[in-house]
Amino acid sequence: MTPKMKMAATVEKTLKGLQTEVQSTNKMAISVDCVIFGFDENTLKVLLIRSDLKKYKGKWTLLGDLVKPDEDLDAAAYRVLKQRTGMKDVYLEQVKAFGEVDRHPAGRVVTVAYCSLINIQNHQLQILDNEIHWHSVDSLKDKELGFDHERIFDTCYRWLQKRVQEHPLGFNLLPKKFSLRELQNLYEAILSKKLDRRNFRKKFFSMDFLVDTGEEERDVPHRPGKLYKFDFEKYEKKKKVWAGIDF
Amino acid sequence: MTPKMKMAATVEKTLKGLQTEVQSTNKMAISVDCVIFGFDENTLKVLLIRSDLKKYKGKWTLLGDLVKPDEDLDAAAYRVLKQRTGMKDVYLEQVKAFGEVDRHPAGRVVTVAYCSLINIQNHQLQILDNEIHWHSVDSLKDKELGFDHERIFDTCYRWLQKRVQEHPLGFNLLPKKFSLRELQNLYEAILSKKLDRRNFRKKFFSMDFLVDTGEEERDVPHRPGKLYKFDFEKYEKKKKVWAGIDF
DNA sequence: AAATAATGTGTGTAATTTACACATTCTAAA
DNA sequence: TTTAGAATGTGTAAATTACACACATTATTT
Repeated sequence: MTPKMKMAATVEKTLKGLQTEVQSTNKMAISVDCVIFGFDENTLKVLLIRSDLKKYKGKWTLLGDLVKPDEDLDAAAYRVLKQRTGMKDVYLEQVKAFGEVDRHPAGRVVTVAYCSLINIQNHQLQILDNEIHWHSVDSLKDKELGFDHERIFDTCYRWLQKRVQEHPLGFNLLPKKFSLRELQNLYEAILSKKLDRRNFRKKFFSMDFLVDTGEEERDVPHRPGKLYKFDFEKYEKKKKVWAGIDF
Repeated sequence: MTPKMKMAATVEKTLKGLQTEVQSTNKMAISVDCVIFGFDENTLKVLLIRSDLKKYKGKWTLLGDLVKPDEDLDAAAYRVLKQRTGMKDVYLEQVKAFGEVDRHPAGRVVTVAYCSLINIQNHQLQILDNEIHWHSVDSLKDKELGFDHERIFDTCYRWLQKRVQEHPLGFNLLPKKFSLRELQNLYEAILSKKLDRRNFRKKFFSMDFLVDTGEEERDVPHRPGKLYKFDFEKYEKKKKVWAGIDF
């Protein structure tokens, strides 16, 4: 046995020891992973970072981090979001926990997936790390993500598709003022299907939380559409009436 | 530097490396808590155990346990269910993770809540621990649960109310063969509202996964109703057609 | 000035949900 | 044995909601 081999063996044993110790205390690492959606150029996008972990070197992964001992689960997700995008006060909601034993190559890590919707045009948004990039959701079909992030992403995307039909989340992806066409493009991108323009319009107006700003689109090569904004207060009132099943 | 020191340094370095990826200082306990529903005497019930923890001595709490290091999250929930009720092959689904820093008095414990639906009349069911009892869901309004289990229960109950209207889960709470009246009583108990008998019947028949067993109720003090069973195969086929958003 | 392209609006039809009543079958009591 | 009671089993009309669809308007560009 060469010294090198011996050392490797010791290292191996130490790692084993660490695992045993962790076992004895029943403690494990817990992380949050954020599926951060954005909407740009009529395309639904998701923010990914290139993994620096050996096993998944170069593969794209969700933005995540370990949860700190004195940090709420939600707070950890907010922290990741803030650190990575500079944004705060944005839509963020827990989707599901993923806890397979072997989901992480470096050891036992249970992760909690969050879904976030941000407005790409918001001036707050600044992505400092140049390993982080926007990817169109469509293009993910052809990409292999690191860890089990493909499954996590799929779960969150389907969750969003369902959720967006029951609650008005979409607005979080748009600028404060938006045209109905933009809103419809967004919904078509999320649901991945064409919608009837007239029925779409009717539906949203009947929900009665779109407010006409009096302004119109500018610099569009056609008749400009009216700009609306989402009235959160009205919505909150309605929500109570709806007896919303909401967790 | 002696070989031993060198080795130690390498071990140290390896651990550091590992820590950077999975910081051992960031580890914490993870538990599962099961909200186990049953249906008996036309009442929706939930299984609770009297806490033996000092702070919550005597208070009722959900059935839960720490997740073991070599155990999947789902497996841990199944284990709790099996150990406490003797039942296997039952409906169990993750609902949400709860991770407030101070939610557990004994230290940091992140818990993942599961919802389970079991048939109280199943012969498998055996509750050995005499600290475990069924409680009607209605009566929980007047009880103070230990930990944050009130919140967890509320979340799971609302989740169930919503879920049961989108997917046929209810059958898991009933015996294999059941009358439509029993089914309706169940739904009325879960949703906590009266339903129209004719429309209820129409709706379920139109979904086309109720099978007439040819048998009838026995020992009822009135005209006996037909007994039906739920056809899982038919349902599975339908589910695909529905393009079910299901995680 | 005309062509183009998108906005803005309304109506009829189909599908679904809701409300509602009466005859039937069994049990239990007279 | 008869009768009263109570729950099962079934159909239809009204109301609401979802869907399909067409044309006039307003701005831009040629």
